Amino acid sequence: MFAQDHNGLGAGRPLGVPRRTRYYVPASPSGGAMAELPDKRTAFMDWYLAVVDGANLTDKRYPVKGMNVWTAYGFRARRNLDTVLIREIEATGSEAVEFPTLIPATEFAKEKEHIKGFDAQVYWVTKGGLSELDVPLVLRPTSETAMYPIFALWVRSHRDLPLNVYQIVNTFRYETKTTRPFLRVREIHFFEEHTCQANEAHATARVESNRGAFRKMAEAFALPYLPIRRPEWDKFPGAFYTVALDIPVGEARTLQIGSIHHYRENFSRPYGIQYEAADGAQQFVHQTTFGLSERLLGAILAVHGDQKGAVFPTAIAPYQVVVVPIPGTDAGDGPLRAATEIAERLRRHGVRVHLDGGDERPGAKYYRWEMAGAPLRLEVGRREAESRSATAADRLGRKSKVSFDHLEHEVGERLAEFDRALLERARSAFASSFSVARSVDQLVGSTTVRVISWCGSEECGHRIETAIDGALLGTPEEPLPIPVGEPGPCAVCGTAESTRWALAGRPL
RNA sequence: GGGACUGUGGGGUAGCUUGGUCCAUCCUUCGGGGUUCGGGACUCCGAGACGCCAGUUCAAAUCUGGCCAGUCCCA
Repeated sequence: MFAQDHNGLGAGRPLGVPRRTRYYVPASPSGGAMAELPDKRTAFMDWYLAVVDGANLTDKRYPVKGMNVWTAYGFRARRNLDTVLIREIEATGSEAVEFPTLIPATEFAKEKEHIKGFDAQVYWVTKGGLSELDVPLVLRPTSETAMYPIFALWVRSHRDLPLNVYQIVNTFRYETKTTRPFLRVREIHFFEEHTCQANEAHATARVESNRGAFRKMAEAFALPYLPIRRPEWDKFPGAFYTVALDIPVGEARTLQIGSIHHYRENFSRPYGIQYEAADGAQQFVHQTTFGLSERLLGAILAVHGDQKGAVFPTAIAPYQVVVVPIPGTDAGDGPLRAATEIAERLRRHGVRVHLDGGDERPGAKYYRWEMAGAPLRLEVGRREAESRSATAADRLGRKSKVSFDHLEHEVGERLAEFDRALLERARSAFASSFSVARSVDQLVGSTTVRVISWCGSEECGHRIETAIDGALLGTPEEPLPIPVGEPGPCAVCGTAESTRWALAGRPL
């Protein structure tokens, strides 16, 4: 499994990497990397699927709809994503826990709204071996109903509060619509924080804290987004209110990449989660949740990718730096030696680096790693080996030299600069993804997410949804990326009272 | 839930209308050899498929029925 070396030079296992390149670098199972990508703008979904395939992030051939295999390369990306989530949520005082996958039907049924929202899409376990189960079990679609009976035991006194815990587990939803890798799957790699707070104000504060944590996560992903308060009819089943984290993708399409919910006492009452307050009174806790998934990975691909393939921010990139030696007949073993040296030094420095010593031609490797989204490529040929400086090419196409003498420092700078430029590019695309609609007519055929003045009534909301053939996403919780001024009268009914800006788009 | 369409090597396809010329075409992929290596190399050898079951027929990738899987549209 492990290489002595790639080319009969050197000794040992320079990077501890498998010898057979294709097991872990993005050689698409379908050979998709060779094909021209569909146009991202006009054929977004075709493009997206081709990129996922070309970068070899999952293997879609698993014989269950909506359940894909994480490849070694894709798993690295996922793990890096999780690392960011864990770092930021734990910074806000949350502890990792893990609850079981199966939930008794009796517990699942306790909160009416919640059930109604989920029972059409749960998987049931009805048999144990050969016998029918007395109480059927639900494969968790989310974990409220698994956790809350236990929270009721954990929370006794105000001294037990707040209870802030999260878990990263797989959840299951029987999707009937077309499934798509990362964006809509039936086995979801799910991050969920659940908290219990002493009162509504503390729960509201926890929602704010989650928003702060997500701001930092999104920074690591170089993802501009907008927190949006969902309308009543579109909030999470059982929630008091829902703040969704949305991004625009493609033309007028939107993607919910996360959500934060305030439950008030909606779950603590049916599940009996109460505590004795300092004054001796029994109180129900106020709860919050914060959910994210591998959709984030899909969002990163959707937002940053281009006509050459995936583009990963350095925090997520399976390999931040790829070193490509350029052999050549007259070059001897100099290039490979030099490439090995710098790869090893970067690895020791904590950089995720891959030495691509395969016997493809250098050009083929460039295309492959561009498709795979590696932020920085270091080329080492005879010239570089002799001058002890590598040619650096970042995934945005910028080339420079890095000297071996200051390798770690200069590579660090290039990576940081890459993230900055990536964020800037994403921000400018983000800003141009919104525009104001002055009337319902202006929603039709929109190529951007629409900002529209709304009175807040459900009736007007549905009129807006019909016009855009999509959803009223809700009201933004942060300033919009475009200047909009004050909202005018409701674009539907014309009332001037208590109007606010709302966003309308077509969820992917 | 209703309707339409589609299933051919690991991936993408040709062949299907009009059954035989198909032990199935081409590209890619995969294994091996040689020459190569500064932006997708070339060459030689080799491997790999008709979704499943039944039927019609001298003969089925091709026609019929059922099943399974998938895609799209409507509710």
